[in-house]
Amino acid sequence: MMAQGWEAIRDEVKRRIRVRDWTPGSIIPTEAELAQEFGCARGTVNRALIDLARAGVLERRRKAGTRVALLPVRQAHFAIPVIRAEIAARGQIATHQLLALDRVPPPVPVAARMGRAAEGHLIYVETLFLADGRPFAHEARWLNPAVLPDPSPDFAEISVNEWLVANVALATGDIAFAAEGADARVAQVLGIALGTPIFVTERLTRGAEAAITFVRLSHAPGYRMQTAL
Amino acid sequence: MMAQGWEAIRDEVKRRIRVRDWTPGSIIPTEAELAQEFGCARGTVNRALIDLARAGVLERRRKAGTRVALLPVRQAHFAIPVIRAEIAARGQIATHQLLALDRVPPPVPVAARMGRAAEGHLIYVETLFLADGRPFAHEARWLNPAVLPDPSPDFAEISVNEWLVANVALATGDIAFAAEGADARVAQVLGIALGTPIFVTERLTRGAEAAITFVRLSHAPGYRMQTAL
DNA sequence: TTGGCTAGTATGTCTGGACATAATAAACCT
DNA sequence: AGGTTTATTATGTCCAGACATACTAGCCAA
Repeated sequence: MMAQGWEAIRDEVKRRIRVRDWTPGSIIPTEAELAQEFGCARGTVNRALIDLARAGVLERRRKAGTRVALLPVRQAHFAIPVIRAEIAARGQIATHQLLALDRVPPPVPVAARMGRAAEGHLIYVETLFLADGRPFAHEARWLNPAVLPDPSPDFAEISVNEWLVANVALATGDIAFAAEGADARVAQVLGIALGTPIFVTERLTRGAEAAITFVRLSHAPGYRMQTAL
Repeated sequence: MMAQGWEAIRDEVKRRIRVRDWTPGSIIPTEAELAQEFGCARGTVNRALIDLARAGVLERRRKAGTRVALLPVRQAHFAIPVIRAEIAARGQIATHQLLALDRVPPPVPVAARMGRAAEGHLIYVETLFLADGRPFAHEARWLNPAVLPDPSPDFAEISVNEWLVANVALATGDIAFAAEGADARVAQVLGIALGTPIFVTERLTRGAEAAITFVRLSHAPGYRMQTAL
């Protein structure tokens, strides 16, 4: 009658919380009791409850038992957009222009973020992404040359992004979002007025020893980052 | 010698991917083979691989096997900020002012988002949050009166937010972020110039039948939303 | 009262086995 | 050669049992 499996148990637990059968802060039956009620093994209940705990719906502690989270830590997760895919998802055609490719001493805020990697010169790549020929986002990227192989790849041929995803696996880093006014360069490239509110994404990618790359992405006006939760 | 458990297996798999022992797109050994290599049960390997698949590092298909993700779907997950907690985390003192509390016909963009719930009047609540006495964020909230109990709670006593988290469990919804220029009201309340770039969070919460509440949060200039990935 | 010890207990994890499911590869029949 | 059925196989899930681990609570002694 009821859909079987650990997902069914998870949904049933969620339902009981939603209808306030089990209220926030209260303790719920033990895994063994639930297993008996649902007529399954404890491992199956365990799997369901672990999933809900990771989602922030339940709080579990050994011996203390499992309780409904008092303040459900509502967490959203975003798929970090790959620009080309994001444009394609809108049914538009993605193109890009390489605006600059130099070796430069990094500006102070970038150097501060990249730490040791920014002691010498960095490779600076500036790209304009277009959707159906209209400016979509401006990307400024600083790349630590130490991560490149000896005969450096020809970034006129392969895009820096593509080289990175193909050659740097599983790096860590962090990402930040902010609202800023367009500076002179961004305003010019995106074709907007100076100071126009711009959604900015900044991403720092770290390798084992040093920072690999720092990206600053300025989206065209009207951009929204959205997700379900 | 090596830390035991499914997390150790997960980390070892990650390590092999990082050092390009297993390259993106290539297939990795089957669960049975890995179980034999690590000297554990298949279930243990399964748990480790499932975790990596959820993280977007691996792609798994029945019969086809498990392969390293070609384009690691880098995903960030944010804890949706509860303003008071966010201010407290900075070591500042959180206070708030109730600026407005009315029954109003919703403005068109809000009505469009809330659908059926917005056919009549909505409860409109406007709040200014302060950190150490300085404006931190301006919240405009529209609330579907149908979700309130018959003797409506006194929102002069308990904040709308607190009433909602205590009485509406596990609702779904969606959340969006954008950069906008401060309108007259926000500029006045936050004490900034008209058109100043503002980081805006919009959140829609849906109940079983209709929308429950729509919140528009305008953060003071300089706000950054940040997370590790 | 305070501090430390001890027993009990709920969750965390693992095992070795089993069957279900989906997708591929091989065999088969036009 | 081309399309269809069948066999194979890797993952998905489940079970029953076991031990590990961390936490609570109660007891006892200083």
